[in-house]
Amino acid sequence: MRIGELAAVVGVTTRAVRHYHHLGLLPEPERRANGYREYGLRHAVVLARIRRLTELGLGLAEVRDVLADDAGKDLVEVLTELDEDLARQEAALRERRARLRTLLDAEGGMPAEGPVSPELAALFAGASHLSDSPMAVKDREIIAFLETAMPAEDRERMVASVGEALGSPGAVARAGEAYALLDALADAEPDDPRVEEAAVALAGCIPPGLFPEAGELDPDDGFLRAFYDDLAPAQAEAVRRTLRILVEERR
Amino acid sequence: MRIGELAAVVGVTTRAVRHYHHLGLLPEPERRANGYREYGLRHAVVLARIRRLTELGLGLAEVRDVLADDAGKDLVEVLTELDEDLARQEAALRERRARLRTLLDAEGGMPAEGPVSPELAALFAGASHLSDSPMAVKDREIIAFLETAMPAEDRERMVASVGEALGSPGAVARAGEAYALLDALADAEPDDPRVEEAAVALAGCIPPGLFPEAGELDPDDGFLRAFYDDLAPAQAEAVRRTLRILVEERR
DNA sequence: CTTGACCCTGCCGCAGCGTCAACGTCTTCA
DNA sequence: TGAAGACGTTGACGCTGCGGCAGGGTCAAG
Repeated sequence: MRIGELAAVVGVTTRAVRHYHHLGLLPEPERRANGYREYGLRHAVVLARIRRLTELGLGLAEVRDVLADDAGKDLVEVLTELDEDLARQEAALRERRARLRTLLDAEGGMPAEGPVSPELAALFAGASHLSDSPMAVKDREIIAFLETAMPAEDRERMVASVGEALGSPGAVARAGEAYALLDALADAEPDDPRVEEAAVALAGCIPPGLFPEAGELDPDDGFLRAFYDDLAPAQAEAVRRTLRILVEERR
Repeated sequence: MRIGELAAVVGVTTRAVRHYHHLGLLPEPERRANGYREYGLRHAVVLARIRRLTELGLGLAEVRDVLADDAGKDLVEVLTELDEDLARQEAALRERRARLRTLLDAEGGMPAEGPVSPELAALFAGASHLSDSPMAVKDREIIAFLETAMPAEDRERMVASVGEALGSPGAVARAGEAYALLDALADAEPDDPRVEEAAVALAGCIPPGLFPEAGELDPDDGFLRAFYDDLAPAQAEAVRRTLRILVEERR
């Protein structure tokens, strides 16, 4: 057989066959006078084995190992490992599909908001009575960001807190007022008297259950500075004071 | 923020961040006088989105598309496609795991035989009374090879036929005799009178149900030549005659 | 002044081939 | 007989999503 026949018979490409030669998986056959490779059944058998193993999901290096020690003992080992690996992959896939479905279900409500975690997306989508002021939008962005940034073990509790707050008409109304006060500071100076007012209002929106780690936070932390940079000076000052209030409260 | 902080906050590596810059996924921020990149919250938000999308399984090119048209419409499309893709992957994974398990269950019996298709492995493993003569081993190799080489739609029927044959003591005995006759030809000349005898015996082992496409086979086909090369001349001649007998019978 | 922890750019490497390129060879048909 | 077209040869680059290294510069603390 020449390489094309061999490849066709086993159902791979000639390129793959040559690749296996290159990696030493498949022994190079004799050449004809013209340089063409001349294959025999032995090669077809080995090639078929390679293909079967790769179809199972083994890497070519593992295939080489298995083919090398013809004591098939290693094979069981490798296959068991592989099965565990596939199990992990399957679980991960299921996870992702679940998240995807949640996201798709909730997607209609907030196309401009971009992809948020499925849980938050559902929450925000369900609460259509939210304010649309600039600060409100930014706050949702920040919440979404915090939720990806924070350690996984705090996430669930945090999402639950947000859900609670959104479920309470009083809390939503208080938040709306705080957003309005902050929006009004867009062009103000940092020493504007309304800064303190806005800070108090904002602090009042954040119940102890939400954001309990505020107590351990340094209001001049590096990451927070990045956050302040994103706001007008007076707004940043208000948020800074809010955090100071929270730190005091929770110490 | 500098790149390390940004990366830590979102939970990626600095290398990944630079990679996203390189691909144009994440806009390059301003530089400080010393050349360091200086990030703001905007970057953290975008980076977090990128991460979320990639965790869902989108490729970086798709992420770029989604981030580009901020009409979130494309997103739903992409995600739906993605879900279908993931579904396919999940099915494929399950397939592979099933094959793997069958293979692992049947593995104890035939370590030296190497990896065969799960079904055949189970069959061969279950029939411990098979001959171990050289020709018998080669025949099992060939059956295994044919099973990978043949089109998928014939495979099931073929495996079933082999199973039937192995289940019939008479058939197994006849095969054992045929193997013995062929083994005896290892050093014979192609015009040895025993060649015809062996060919008849071998043809008798192959019932019409097994290998029905023998009728359409050209005994001097390229692939078969490779098979003959693997046998002693007299053995090859016997197999050739066997095929001729089958072709006659089934025409 | 040194040490250590950052930052910079840029390039190679990974799996498993696909896909040219630039060429030789064999068969076949007019 | 010559040209086309289907094969074969080696070699090298392309793809994904970064990791890791080389070979520097920058900055704060001891």
